[in-house]
Amino acid sequence: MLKISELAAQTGLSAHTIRFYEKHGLISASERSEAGYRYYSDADIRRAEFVKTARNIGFSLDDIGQLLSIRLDKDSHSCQEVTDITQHKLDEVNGKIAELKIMQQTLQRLLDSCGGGPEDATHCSIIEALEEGDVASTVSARNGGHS
Amino acid sequence: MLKISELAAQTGLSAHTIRFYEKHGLISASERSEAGYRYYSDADIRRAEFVKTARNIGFSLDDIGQLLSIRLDKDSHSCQEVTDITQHKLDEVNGKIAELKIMQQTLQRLLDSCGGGPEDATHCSIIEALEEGDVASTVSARNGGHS
DNA sequence: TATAAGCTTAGAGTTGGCTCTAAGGTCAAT
DNA sequence: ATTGACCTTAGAGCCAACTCTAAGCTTATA
Repeated sequence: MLKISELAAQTGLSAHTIRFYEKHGLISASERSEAGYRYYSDADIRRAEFVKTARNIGFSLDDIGQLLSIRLDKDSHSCQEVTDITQHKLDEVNGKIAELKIMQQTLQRLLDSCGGGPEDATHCSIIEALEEGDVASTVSARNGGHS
Repeated sequence: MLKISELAAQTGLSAHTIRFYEKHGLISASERSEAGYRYYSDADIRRAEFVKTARNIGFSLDDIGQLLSIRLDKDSHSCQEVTDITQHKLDEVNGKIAELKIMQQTLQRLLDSCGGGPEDATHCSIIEALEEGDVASTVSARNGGHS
């Protein structure tokens, strides 16, 4: 049985974050001392590490919630539910990469067009491009936003 | 002279967003009617379009503030200041792309390992990988976070 | 026994960029 | 003169995932 700070040390999550995850149903302490101190069992620890791993990969807390409930009752969930969550996340990641690549290209093009020397910005081609608005490929962004 | 809704129509920004940008010093109306209505001159419109263009590329509002002050007084700013801002943004974008590519690879590897069929999740290799924690390449993320 | 480290809670604050609301004033058209 | 569309403001709310604070209790060590 670990205390919260010990679980924090093991998982690399902060005690604050562990409590935060508990509030969101991701992690819980299967026991409490009389004084209310959280005590984490081996199963709790494994769950916390699952959460940490999933978080590292980039799953949202919401995704992780779903993955955890599948993990808790594997028999009544299909493999496909898991791949759906994963595929959905992959799509999201691919979408973001695509957006960022457009930004990358635009920024690189701007930099290529401009020496960046110590001369004043009167004829700076970057400023000019921004003024002309001719920076081409605007981010298509189905979600409208820049992360 | 355009009213705010007209500027909104021209730029594709909402009137709310234009006021928000004004509050943050990016856009302003060089005139106001007696009743306080904003009226935008040609110069104001060009400035608003500059902001919109820079925003589309992915510059933060803070970056745009800097770019605008360079634009306002080109003589006393060097070209290099502009490339510095641009390069910094490019570095940031490249960093995010690198993070996302790691996620992408991990997610793809997970998907490849799992058929995703209708069978139950008892032996789901994705869940197993998350339980083992052996998902390899954790995002290095200098900033610690996923966008 | 006293002190410090560690635990508890509810709830507020952070980030960035909006987005919206409420309550009211203005203006153009009928 | 009245309707309805538009404008004004300050300020609240939203998103995700933390991060921190305050005030108070507990536990381990000296």
